[in-house]
Amino acid sequence: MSTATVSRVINGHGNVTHATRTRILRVVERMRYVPDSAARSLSTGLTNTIGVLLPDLYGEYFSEIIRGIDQAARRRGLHLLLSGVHGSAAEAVLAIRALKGRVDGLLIMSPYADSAFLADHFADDTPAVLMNSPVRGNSHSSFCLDNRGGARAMVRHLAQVGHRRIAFIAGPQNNFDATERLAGYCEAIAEFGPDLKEFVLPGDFSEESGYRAAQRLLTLDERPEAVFAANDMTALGCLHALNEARVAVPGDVALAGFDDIPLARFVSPPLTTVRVPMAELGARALDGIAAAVGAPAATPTSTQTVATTLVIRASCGASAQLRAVDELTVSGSDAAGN
Amino acid sequence: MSTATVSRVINGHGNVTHATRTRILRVVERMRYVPDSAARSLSTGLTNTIGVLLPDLYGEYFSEIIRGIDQAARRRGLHLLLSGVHGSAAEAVLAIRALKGRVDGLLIMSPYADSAFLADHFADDTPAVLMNSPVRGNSHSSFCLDNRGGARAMVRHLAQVGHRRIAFIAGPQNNFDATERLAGYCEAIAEFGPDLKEFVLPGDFSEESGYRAAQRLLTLDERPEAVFAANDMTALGCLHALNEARVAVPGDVALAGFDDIPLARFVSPPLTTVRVPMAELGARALDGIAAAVGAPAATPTSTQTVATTLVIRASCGASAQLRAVDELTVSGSDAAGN
DNA sequence: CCCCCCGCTGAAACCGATTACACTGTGGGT
DNA sequence: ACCCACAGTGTAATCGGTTTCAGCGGGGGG
Repeated sequence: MSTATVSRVINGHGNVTHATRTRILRVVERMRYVPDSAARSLSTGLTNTIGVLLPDLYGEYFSEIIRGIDQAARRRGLHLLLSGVHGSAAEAVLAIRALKGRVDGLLIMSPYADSAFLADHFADDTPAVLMNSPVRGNSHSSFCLDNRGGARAMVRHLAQVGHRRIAFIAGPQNNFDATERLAGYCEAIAEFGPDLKEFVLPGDFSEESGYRAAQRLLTLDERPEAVFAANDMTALGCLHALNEARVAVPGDVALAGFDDIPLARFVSPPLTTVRVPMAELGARALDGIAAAVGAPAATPTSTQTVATTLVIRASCGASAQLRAVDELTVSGSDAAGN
Repeated sequence: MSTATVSRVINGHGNVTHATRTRILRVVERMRYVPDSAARSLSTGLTNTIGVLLPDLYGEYFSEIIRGIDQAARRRGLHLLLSGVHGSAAEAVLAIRALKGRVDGLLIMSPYADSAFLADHFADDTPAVLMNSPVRGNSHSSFCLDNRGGARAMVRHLAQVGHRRIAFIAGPQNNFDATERLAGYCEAIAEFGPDLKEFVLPGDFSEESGYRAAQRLLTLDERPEAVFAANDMTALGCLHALNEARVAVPGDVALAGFDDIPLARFVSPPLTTVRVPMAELGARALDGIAAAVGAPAATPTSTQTVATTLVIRASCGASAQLRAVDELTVSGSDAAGN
């Protein structure tokens, strides 16, 4: 048997007698022959692998993205080459370079890697799709969470419940999610005209920063009626400080977060927040890059948005009727500890 | 310039004039030349990639493993090919086969993939290291959490605090962590002679199963003084049920979990538990496979144990003195195996 | 002055697959 | 009976690197 015939059998290209096919398959089985992917990649130019670049691999947020990507990839028979890029833009360039010949396409989430950046550094033919990244330049498709819409919805909800002085604890300044959430907050405040006023405190997504922001709020003459934190961990830090100061939530101050981390429904009071479907974002982004790999030219670049959902629990002071009934809460005597 | 010289420059093999080297480097820079990894792999037989097979990619547990693996891999300049294997042993075989030629080594965590299984299905020369898997056969190294030691330490602690009737809520029967934890519980109970008695309730690591187990405990004539759940989520379900029944924790019943998930310190009372250093497990396993890849023959197969740590908080009823301001941690592991 | 050795470079084999193309043999049409 | 079309198989080029080995030129020692 020649290598050509074996190759045809293995790849199911026709023109092989049934007899020889079975004979070859039997030998393949007996020898435990497995074709070498590297050689196959070299000759076909296909790797059936998607490179995934994330700024970090830690925590619920990325774990969920990876899960979504993995499920979608498995559905398509694609492999995943995973890489965390913690450092600078230079490191990102190196990381992407190192993937040349290893992957058919790239799924990128990084503060540095906007479309213009990619176009600058890679005359490459490797298609790429961005996740949750600023869109500058239009040579790449991108999928983003609707952070802005979610933040707007939250502010509208807080206003509807009756709160007027709504403060916002921001996230890190160079973080895309954080700036979008801030923008959404500002837009919604503006919608209400002179009735509502912006009030933004600095933060960095950490529990610690929420704690400090709350302490600062408590020193103000005119306390806000509601505090909207850029993410749940910040909101929890905030809650901790308010509990320590014996300020009732939501009695004295309403509180809201963003992300709907598992902790959110466990604290007391359960936290009103915005759910971000990270797994869906990952899955849709992978579908996007798979499509681009399949038909490089035919795929127009686009920016798609993944919807977020308002999750109303007790911490915002909405009446009980408004709140979902299926949320599990753990009754606790006092504050959640640190 | 010939391809040979370019290759020597890029790989830093000596014997190239400084003049030609700089000339080549300049051209490389200008053309944005990046060597094709597939071709390089084919000719060198090295991919600089480790395949990682996990039973699932969801949640804190795996997210931490991946983080540890990634950090260690980055340190060594290795890439990660990630794959979730949800299904049967057959699926695992397919997944491993598909990695032939793509990876230099395998990092495997799967209930099916013990060493004997691997030896059966792969006459392969690809080295592999197992994580948290039953060790049958000795052709592969493996790294395991000291689940057993952690469980023993917890039971000893509960006994030391004064509890005598200590119940255990088990995990899924086919889960390696779960069976090890159960074994540790039983061993520790046996240590205390007739003083303590085993009492095991079924569970499956879910919050729900903890809730049901607690409800069942409450119907007993002689309630346990302490409940040790096979993981934290189960303990939380348990706590929920106890709260509903107005049973004080730790006043009426002490409670302990396993894993030290982030939630554990947020609930009320904060949960006494066993911390499992998943990231460290991942990192050490990657170091192990990297060593095996580097020196295939020289690496003896071994089974190493990663220590777990007792984290004493309020839910177990330990006196305040025993607990630190933040939290007291006690080493809960025996020496690493051979 | 000749020769040898050594340092640098290039030509070509090789890794293990895919695939275009050549070849062989059979059956059917005229 | 002859030829052609076509299905089945094999040969060899190719992918893009690495690496062995040969060639070439220059400098130093005899």
